[in-house]
Amino acid sequence: MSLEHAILGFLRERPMTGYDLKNVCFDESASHFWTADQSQVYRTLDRLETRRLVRAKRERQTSRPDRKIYSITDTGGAELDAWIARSDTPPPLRDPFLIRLRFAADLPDDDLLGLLRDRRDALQERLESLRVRSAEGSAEPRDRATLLHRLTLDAAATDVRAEIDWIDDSLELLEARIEQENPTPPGGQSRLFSPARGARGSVTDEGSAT
Amino acid sequence: MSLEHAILGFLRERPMTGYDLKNVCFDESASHFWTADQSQVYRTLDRLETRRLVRAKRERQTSRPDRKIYSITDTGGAELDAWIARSDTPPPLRDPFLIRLRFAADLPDDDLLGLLRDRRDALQERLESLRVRSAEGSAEPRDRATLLHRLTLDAAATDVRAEIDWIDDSLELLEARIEQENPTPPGGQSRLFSPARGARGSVTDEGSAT
DNA sequence: CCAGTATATATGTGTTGTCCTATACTTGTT
DNA sequence: AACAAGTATAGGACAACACATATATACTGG
Repeated sequence: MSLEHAILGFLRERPMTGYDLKNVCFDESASHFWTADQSQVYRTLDRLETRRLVRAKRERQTSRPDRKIYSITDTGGAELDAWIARSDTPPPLRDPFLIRLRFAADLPDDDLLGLLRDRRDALQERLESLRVRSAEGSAEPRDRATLLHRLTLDAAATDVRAEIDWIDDSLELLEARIEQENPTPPGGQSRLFSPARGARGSVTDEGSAT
Repeated sequence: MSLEHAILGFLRERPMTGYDLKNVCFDESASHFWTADQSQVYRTLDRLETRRLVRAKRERQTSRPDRKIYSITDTGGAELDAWIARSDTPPPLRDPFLIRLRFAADLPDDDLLGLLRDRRDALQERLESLRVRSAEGSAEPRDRATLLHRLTLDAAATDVRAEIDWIDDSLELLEARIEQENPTPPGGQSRLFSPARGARGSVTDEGSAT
């Protein structure tokens, strides 16, 4: 299981509580390549502990609930190393958006274009936040760990950028086709498709993950 | 749920059995953006039927088990249309490979490079099969459904290509850094890292798919 | 003063997805 | 004749993930 190994990885960098794993590691540092629910983190830690891959030191606290500081064991480290060295097949692309698109033939033109533009906007935002986080790191990472961390950020950014480019191409294709299907009246009312940008607010959803 | 709507989408194109949904639709046509297990397909069909979104016509067969030919209902169609028009946030990137990479600092150089090259090879293969499927379609799709289908293929291909490019960049960075960490002995054994590169590197893009 | 946020862990429950097995007959292969 | 593969559906078991709630306290802002 991937989450197990991600946790082992973080714990090898430094011992930590489940709380920190969730709020610091997964929410801030790893969110661009793996996300995890709080309950899932704690349950996974339990499982790792019974399997002796991690060890917990209970720390008494008067004012707050006791903290359990987890650290990785030798067995855990060995398991992690073995897992890391393993090649596996890349996960298949799995995106509800593509299902929508695949079956959107009967959707009104504006809705279809809106769908694509909404997605592009969302991706643009995501790219921006990746850029910010990427800029936070040093320009020239000195240790290998930092470089690898940077590379995962690059992977995410590359991915998002590619999707944006694909959407732009798709929009062009669709706009051209729509125009040719119902040709523009001579008057110049051609703006049916291109201009609506700012006006449309069909952002059905807009939950910020986590 | 996405699978439900993918099934509704396929059933709207034509009534079908669960068997065909799995073996024709998901395995052959939709595998590049959504995959589904056989048991999952049948169970989902059951659920859709009890919710009256699809309807089954049982067809007696003497020699084989009865077929159940599912078709979409009006309610199902309405539900599908509503779902398609809904914008949602793009799914977060979720890739075990990036976990590996993130924590691979202590991996021996060769293993690390091997990991990246294995992944690139796997992606290359995937890209090839996408190209083949893309070439099967007509060059100039006439109806919108075909165009949209094509676009989903493009999305998958774009995605894979972007990942390959990212890996190539990463390999270059890592190779340079490794070289500088343990400088090449004067004898000229420097080919440890460079050689595989030129052999295949440029097959990566070359977009003459259609 | 009350609400909200942060610290910290835990559990219940439901959904989605994977793997495996069972059934049953036909056709093609070695 | 034996065995695999194709047609066709079904269900058990389980892993992974998501959503919600519970507990307990301290601090901060309106």
